[in-house]
Amino acid sequence: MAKRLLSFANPVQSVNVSAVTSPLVWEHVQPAAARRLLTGAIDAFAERGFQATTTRDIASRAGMSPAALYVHYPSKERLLFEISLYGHQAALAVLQEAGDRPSPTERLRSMVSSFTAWHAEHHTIARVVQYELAALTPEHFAEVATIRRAISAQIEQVLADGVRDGSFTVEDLPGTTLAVLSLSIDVARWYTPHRTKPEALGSLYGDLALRMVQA
Amino acid sequence: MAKRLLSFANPVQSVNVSAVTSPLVWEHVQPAAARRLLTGAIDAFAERGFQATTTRDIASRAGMSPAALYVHYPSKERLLFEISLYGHQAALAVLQEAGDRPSPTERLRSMVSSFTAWHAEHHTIARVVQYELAALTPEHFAEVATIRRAISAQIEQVLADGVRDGSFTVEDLPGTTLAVLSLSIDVARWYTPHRTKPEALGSLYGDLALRMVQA
DNA sequence: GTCTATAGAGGGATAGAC
DNA sequence: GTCTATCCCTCTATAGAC
Repeated sequence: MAKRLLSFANPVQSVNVSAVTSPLVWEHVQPAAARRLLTGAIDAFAERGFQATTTRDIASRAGMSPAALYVHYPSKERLLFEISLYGHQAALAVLQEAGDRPSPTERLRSMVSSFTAWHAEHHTIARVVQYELAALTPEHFAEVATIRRAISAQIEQVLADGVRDGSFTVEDLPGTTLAVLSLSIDVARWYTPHRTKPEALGSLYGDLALRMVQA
Repeated sequence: MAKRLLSFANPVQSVNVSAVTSPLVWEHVQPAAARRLLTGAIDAFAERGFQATTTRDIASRAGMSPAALYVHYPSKERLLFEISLYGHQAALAVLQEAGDRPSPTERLRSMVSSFTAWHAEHHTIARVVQYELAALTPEHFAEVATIRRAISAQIEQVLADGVRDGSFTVEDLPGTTLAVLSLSIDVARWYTPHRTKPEALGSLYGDLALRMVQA
């Protein structure tokens, strides 16, 4: 019997972060010790959630004592905020780059495809971005909420453009915007690297989004 | 300026459980004190997550001292398990009842519509069901995972039936199954009662699912 | 900038009275 | 079956040496 794929049907209880967050993407975080703490925190938060993660766990993933953490970050919450802020910014940037197409049809396909692939490729960061908002301070939350509004506006705009030029048939614009976003966002909940390649998933979801607007 | 609706764009940091979980649905939980603890725990877990919820919080929502909790439940995790198990059973039952239609097209519409409306109507329980799996013991997790496989199988089956009789055009059956499930499940993440009625949301999502399979 | 040691607070669960 | 009191543990964060 073939090994069953992980999915909604066969969920993992704690996310398998066998592919530990690559430090290469985070070269702008200096010094290296701060970067090791950050990537360790991403993996830990994605695996267990913010509340269940201890500073000891983060520090030990970075090969340090718990106290060393506080040289680089003033609190556990601050570590979460820096991950969440950077993650939100990266997700918005992906959407904006993909939105550089003339026709609404190709623009929507490209945006959903890239946004979905990003959630799969960076599923650890994406989990923190999408599911750990409640652990942020009100001030930090307000800051990422601004970026979330910009992300939502990107999708709503391309749908509105498509409706206006007759490419799309959409009866409920805000509702359909949320549904399209849900498709990509929920990937962060269930995705594991062993299932599908991010690009293939993005391609499928791009097609599905076009069907949803009857392109 | 109109009050902005809550959504992905305007997320709430902690879920507004202004409509506290109705005790009416839980009459089978006896005695009443056990039921008050259970509904209090649902609200607390949905609002803050399992890890951030204290037994003192649950007990005080039920109007009791922390110690009284242990007369009715042996641990905080056991409370989570009973909520999660009942919630999974209820979600599966909704799907099965809605699947009582001859044609794949009407069956898929009905299933997605009901499953979505359930996630909206019971968004507090649904949040616990969908987002607190990691806090279950391995044994308890295995038990709810069985139900999750049955839920997934229900959707996959109706899609397969529609493909076979020519009603649907689906290129990637497991991928599309996951996408359809994602649509409904993600509702538990963002839904608040002030936005849309569960039935209206279900109706929209039923239509969107049919478009996704090109019915 | 990293360590060991620990302060200070809070949480899960239990003891024992009523 | 509920209470008050509390044990015992773990956690975040700090102190101070090197």
